[in-house]
Amino acid sequence: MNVRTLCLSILYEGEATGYDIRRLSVEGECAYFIEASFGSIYPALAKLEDEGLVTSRTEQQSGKPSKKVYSITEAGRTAFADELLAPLAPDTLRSPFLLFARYARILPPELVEERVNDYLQQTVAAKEKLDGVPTGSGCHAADKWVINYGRAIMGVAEQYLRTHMHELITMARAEPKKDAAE
Amino acid sequence: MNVRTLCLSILYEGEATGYDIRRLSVEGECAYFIEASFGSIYPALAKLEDEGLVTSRTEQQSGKPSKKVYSITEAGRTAFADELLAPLAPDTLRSPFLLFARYARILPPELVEERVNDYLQQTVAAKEKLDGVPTGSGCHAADKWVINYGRAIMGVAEQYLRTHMHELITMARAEPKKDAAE
DNA sequence: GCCAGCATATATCGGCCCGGCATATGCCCG
DNA sequence: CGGGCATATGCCGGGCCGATATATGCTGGC
Repeated sequence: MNVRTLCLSILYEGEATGYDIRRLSVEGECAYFIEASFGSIYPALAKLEDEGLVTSRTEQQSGKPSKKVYSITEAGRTAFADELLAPLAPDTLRSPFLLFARYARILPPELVEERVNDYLQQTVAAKEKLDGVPTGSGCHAADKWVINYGRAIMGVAEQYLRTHMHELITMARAEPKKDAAE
Repeated sequence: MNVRTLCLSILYEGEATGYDIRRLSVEGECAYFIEASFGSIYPALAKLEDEGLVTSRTEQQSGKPSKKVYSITEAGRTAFADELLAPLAPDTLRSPFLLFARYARILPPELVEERVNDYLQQTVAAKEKLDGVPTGSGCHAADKWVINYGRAIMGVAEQYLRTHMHELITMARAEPKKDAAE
């Protein structure tokens, strides 16, 4: 599930520029399970155009720099559908916070408290972003299904953090510094 | 939270070879939130040794190839503790399955059913692996906290999939092929 | 009994991807 | 009027993954 496929999936729903694709991948309704950066989106789009899976037209804009609007071709739709038929790669989660949490015993309680609070805030913010997605118009039924899955996950994450964060804070070392050398 | 830090975190708990680190990262108690491959572990260890954060000794073995056992140094412990003090990068989730799910409408129901069943199996297996972790001896209190967080998440994921998987299957197209061209 | 496959163990390489930077420009706010 | 921000494209260094190479003994199926 590479950036190439992500671009095709977004263009499958309609025209977009590279910038749009980045924005949708970071702020859009699938932002919580897949992301991509400019450094991979632009080369991916160029390659897709070479292969004839997308086409582009340059649109002049007053003031703003002119933009390159990409559209998916018939071949692109077929290629995307074919990629969905291929076996799925397993999900991957990367959580710097959970690595941090495992070492609470060698960290000052104030820091653990700050980090776990930040993490709770992020979780709540992510959940609220999903709650705020309009479930009408350009949103397919499966999109709602995926969003509700995310809501369910964020919900328990929030609940677990609220009820158990104090346990983690009490695991932090009260002594300054020394334990790290044990 | 790079491979370098992952290596330090594992060596913080005791000696290990590059192979051990790989195994612990894939099968160990933190496998569900961070992983690394040989291609990044071995270069990372070599660099850490250059910098004096770890040391190694070569251990001859009858039959098996001789192994290089790494140990963390005092400087390594300090460097690891310092890295934990730095601001945390946000969690990232990458889910090919959820991208697949969004396009149920252009996929055959049998395929959607198969994929969602596989995904449920994987979720259940991941949860059972966490349930099977021995919560005694070499396992710190914070490790249990992290594992219970994972259990809570996997639990709702399983529940959501069981109660809502049929909705997703009914969203799949009954017609063979054509909708992809719409 | 023999061979395939697997587990152990280290290491490299191509290629994907991210984050930061450069470039360009007009708008808004202080 | 100047700094920062939003729009927009694109490159580059470096990090990381997956595949592959190399070596070897054990185990299970035929």
